[in-house]
Amino acid sequence: MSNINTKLQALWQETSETESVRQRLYHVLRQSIIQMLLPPGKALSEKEVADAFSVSRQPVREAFIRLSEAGLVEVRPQRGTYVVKISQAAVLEARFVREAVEVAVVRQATAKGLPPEVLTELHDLLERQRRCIEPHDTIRFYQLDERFHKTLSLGVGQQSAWKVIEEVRAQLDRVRYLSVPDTTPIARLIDQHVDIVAAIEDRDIALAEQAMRRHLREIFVSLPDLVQRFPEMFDAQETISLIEEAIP
Amino acid sequence: MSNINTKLQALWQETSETESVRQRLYHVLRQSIIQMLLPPGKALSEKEVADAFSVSRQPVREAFIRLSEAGLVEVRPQRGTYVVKISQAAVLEARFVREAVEVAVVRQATAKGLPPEVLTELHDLLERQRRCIEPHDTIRFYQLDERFHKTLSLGVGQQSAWKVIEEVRAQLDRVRYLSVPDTTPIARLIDQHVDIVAAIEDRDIALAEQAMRRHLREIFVSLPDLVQRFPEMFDAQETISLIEEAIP
DNA sequence: CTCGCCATACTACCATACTAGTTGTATCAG
DNA sequence: CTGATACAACTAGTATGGTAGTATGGCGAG
Repeated sequence: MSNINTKLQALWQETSETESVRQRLYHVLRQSIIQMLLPPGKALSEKEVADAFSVSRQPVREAFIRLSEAGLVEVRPQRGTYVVKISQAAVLEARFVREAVEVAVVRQATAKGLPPEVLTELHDLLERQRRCIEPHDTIRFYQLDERFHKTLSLGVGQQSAWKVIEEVRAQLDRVRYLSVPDTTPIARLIDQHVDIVAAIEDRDIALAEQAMRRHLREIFVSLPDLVQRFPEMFDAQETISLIEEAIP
Repeated sequence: MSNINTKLQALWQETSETESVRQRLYHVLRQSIIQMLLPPGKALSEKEVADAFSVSRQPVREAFIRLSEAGLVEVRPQRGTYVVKISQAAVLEARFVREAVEVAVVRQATAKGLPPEVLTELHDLLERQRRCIEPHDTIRFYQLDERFHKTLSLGVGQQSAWKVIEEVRAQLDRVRYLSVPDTTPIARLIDQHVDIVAAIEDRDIALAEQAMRRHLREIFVSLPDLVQRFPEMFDAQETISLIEEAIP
């Protein structure tokens, strides 16, 4: 049996010892929640986590606070801390913010142009993403996808924008990891990446914006299906009609 | 002499006792930094603040961590915690994110329409803002301005968007409070608010978007002037040319 | 058998204690 | 007088203790 704690321990070992215990815990727990190692609804506890990693409760507590600000756990005073269920509303709101910011980024990239080394890196990332198609390595693709979008944002010098995107991505990625190792349409997503880069290089703002919007609306397709298949992962008492409301 | 600590104490008393000590401290310190009661560069210290409010170091520490995530202080381990100087780059990046999100909000508001009670509240806020012109009550206007934008975001059901806006606003508001009680063009800003609401009611997406963008680019006008007048408030070694770079 | 109460065992929050690292200063050697 | 060095006085980071509130299970009364 593959114990959950074992996997968490592995992630813990991967973190850098130069970071503070608080930051290391935050990263480990964040990753674990996003990748569904810690399923929605699971109760955590300062003491329990502290014991598991042989640290004191205080840095654990601080990591919990940070996670609650990211909307990944809910701290109920004197009751406990729980991994929040996936909320369709939260997912759609996160998607909304992400589209807003990433469209602005790609508009700026197209209007002002990107430095050649950034374009080179984007093309490099596209090539490496293509190599994920055949073995259907979804996890690896997700990592490269994140780097693709990060490169774009930092390429136009918008670090705060990337921070925001990274923050809201947590909500969205949790949904993506639900569908692993299913038939994520890697090839289609790469095509969309290619379209974005091509539009930037062609200096076609409207096209670049359109390509980015289309790319970021893929989740509208998969979300209803996932709600059906994994109802226990989602916040109950939410109606499905939210999605139609959200599509512009 | 009006002691700084006295003002902080007053803010402290205003906070609700139902909140946790950590949250109360966070709000007080955040407000104090934004309103320049705690000037850029000032050294804070967990112990010092803890003693001032008669609480222990722990919640102070947690408030500091939160402030550092908001980009308002810098925690240097084993050295100290400092109110960060205003960075032109950070201001421009915050403005970029804000424009991206608020434009998306106003587009959605125009496309989907706003509930009548929201429109009513917007008009009410406009009226109350007008009453700030004659006494030139800039502080009061800023509060109503914040409520105006908050009402818009929540009016289209985008709470996450508002959270992001609120977060980046901290950087921008600190600049605004530099110019208080100067000749902030309250009347012009209200006119821009009126334009936004009018465009939403006319269901003119392009116009609404344009009005919002113009509104949020006002800071381009005031920033260079403030850098000149208050150089000690700003991060040194930053060139002024950043602004031209940022204007689309 | 059912309902209400109470003891118990949790929880997170805050306070306090201790550790480890940085900085400025005073002292002493050259 | 100048330089290096040791020490004192800070800092934040982590660990541990105490408190108040909440959930729960069992027991007794009806």
